[in-house]
Amino acid sequence: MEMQEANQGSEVSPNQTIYINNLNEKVKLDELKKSLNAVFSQFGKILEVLAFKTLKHKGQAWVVFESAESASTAIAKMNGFPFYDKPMRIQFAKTKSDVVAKADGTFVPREKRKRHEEKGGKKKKEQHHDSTQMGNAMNSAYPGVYGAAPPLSQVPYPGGVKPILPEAPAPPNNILFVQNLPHDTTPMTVQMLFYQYQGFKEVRMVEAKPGIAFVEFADEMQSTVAMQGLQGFKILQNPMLITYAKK
DNA sequence: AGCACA
Repeated sequence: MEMQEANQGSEVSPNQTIYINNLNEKVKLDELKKSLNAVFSQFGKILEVLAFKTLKHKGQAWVVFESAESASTAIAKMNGFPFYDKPMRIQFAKTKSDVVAKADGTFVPREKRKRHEEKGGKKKKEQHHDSTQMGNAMNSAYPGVYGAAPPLSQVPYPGGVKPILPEAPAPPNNILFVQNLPHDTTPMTVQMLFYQYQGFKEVRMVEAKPGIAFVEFADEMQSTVAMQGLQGFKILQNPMLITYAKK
């Protein structure tokens, strides 16, 4: 008799959605989704990122890609990668995501679970959607910013690229200055990109100054290698601009 | 550990 029971149980066919668990449950949902979105968008267009705070679904998330190829690349590249101090565990999702089914035409609305009765009376305005819909960002005139685009009159530099003030560039050193990040980029996202380079020490960001980050390396040789490797790398369509930090 | 679609 041969060994014919292949992988017991863990048989899930490749599809557009990845299921991630072992996520750090202390991270706020909103930040988590933004980080996931930014980190995984390098593998292809993302249709939706879903995560829930209920007990049964804490520490887990679904990232729906436009293509199954993106999903498998994401698994190959990111499974086990440290994310908020815990290695992500990534698989294909077991069932088709609603966004996908809707695009398919195969979507059948499931019956509403009557478990949670809504609080009557107060209808709160759904001003902020909880689920990160990438369609919005992609169609936005303001890449990298979720939700509705601000009126054009308020957008000083469509495309999000800030002008670089003409000043003497800082001489090479061990700290990098990263600009043109989408405004809601999290330190974790930046860390994930620089982590792979030898000598990486830390990322520093200031909430009051969105769009920039400082990335410290042990020495200037190492920061230079990272700079060359990641110069222009796109996070949500924004190419990173990396220079040496002024000290 | 836990596979949903606020």
